[in-house]
Amino acid sequence: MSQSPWQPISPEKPVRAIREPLTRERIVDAAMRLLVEQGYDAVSMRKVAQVLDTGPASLYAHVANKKELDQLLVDRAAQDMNLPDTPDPDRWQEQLKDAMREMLRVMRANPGVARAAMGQVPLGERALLSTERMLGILKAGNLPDQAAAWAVDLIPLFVTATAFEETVKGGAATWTKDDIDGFVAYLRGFFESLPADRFPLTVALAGALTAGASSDERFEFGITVITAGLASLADGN
Amino acid sequence: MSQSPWQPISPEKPVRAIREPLTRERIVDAAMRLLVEQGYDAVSMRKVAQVLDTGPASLYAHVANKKELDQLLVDRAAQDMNLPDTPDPDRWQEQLKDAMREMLRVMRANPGVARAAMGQVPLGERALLSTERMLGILKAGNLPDQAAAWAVDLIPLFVTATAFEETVKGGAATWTKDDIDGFVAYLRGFFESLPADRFPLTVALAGALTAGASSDERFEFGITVITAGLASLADGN
DNA sequence: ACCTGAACACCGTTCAAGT
DNA sequence: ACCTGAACACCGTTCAAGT
Repeated sequence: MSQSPWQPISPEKPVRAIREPLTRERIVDAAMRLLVEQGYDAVSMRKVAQVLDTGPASLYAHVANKKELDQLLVDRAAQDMNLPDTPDPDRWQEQLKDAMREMLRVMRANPGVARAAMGQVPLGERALLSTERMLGILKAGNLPDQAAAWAVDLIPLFVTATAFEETVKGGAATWTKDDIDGFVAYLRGFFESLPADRFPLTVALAGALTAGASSDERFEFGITVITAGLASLADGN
Repeated sequence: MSQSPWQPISPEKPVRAIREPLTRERIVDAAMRLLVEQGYDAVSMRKVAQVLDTGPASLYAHVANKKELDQLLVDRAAQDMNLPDTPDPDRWQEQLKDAMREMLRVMRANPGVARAAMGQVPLGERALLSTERMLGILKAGNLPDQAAAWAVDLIPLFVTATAFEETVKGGAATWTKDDIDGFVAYLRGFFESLPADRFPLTVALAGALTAGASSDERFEFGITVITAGLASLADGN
């Protein structure tokens, strides 16, 4: 069944036009681009497939389902996280706070990752490395094993929820500082206008309740509370 | 243009069969039933409409959109929350912990509410009352105004994220204790099998990392850390 | 082995038309 | 004023058929 010998070599195949084969990596690349540029809701199997110039069904040869794709995206983002690998017992609290700030920074740089991370145990290699580093800091702080273990659950929970809230409020579009200020002013007015007999504290604290929305003060408050709370659990305290 | 007098009174109108008019309340009732029985993903405008024996478009006369319906659901759940209205300076920390336990209880009793609550400012009347009560406890603990205000942001963030994680892991179906134990055993084995040179702490703490999944120990840890952290910010501390 | 088209069973929202 | 059917522009996933 060999071909006839005078069959001409096919001339100048349009090599560049041949489709690169799909791979897990190309799929995650495309999904990540969508995630960063258009937010979590833009990452659908269909849109990812479209970016790769194919149909949604083709993705399922490389990725089990949407949830697995979400996990891959979270792990891809974890790659960018730069956590200290030399814990210092003398300044573990500052290191822990820096680690939380770094987590938030990465989640902000990749809007949508927070939503993808919510409610999944991060088992990717990069994510596990972050956990390992965090455990190092906590053990440097003399936390008991069990406290350190639960803390590496609590900390990402807090940071992820913070980042998720931010992106939900923004949606895909990004609010300008003026938009936020406008909303804050509205909210403050709303609190102040509540019946003072039933909501005395809400009315009195209207200013405080709406403060720090456009800065990191709220987040800083959170990491201060958590760090102080953890420190109170350290051995020999 | 009056009707002719001998027009007979329409005999025995099938009164019971006349459709009750749609109202906000009926819509929320139906949505709440779906939410509790089938989880957050079952609450679609279409399914709610179907339960009410109409089409999805009919709902939009009473509810602005899906997001507003979510807010209404959260407020309906807040109704069930029983928070102390007489703050006691001597045991404010215990009251605060009880309040968090109560919040989690209600969210567990209404699976899906946590997902609906994520990332929205709770502005319903019932939800605002919970905030007011929480502020009362925190002020009884001598927290500065700003700390109390940010704390009533941090606390629901933590409780909601905890409840959300639980329901995500379960999905609509509920895991049995055996299912959880099986998953925990798998996870523990996974951590123990990691390369000990790169993940020494993760391997060593595999047991601690997977402990307390089927009980409230993790949540109790979280409320202990947050309460202790807040206490450290109290005036005259 | 990998990829594809087409289908299945869904979404939220809008709008002209009816009562 | 309220409700409706039908449409628009989407989802995730499956599966038989192709290469």
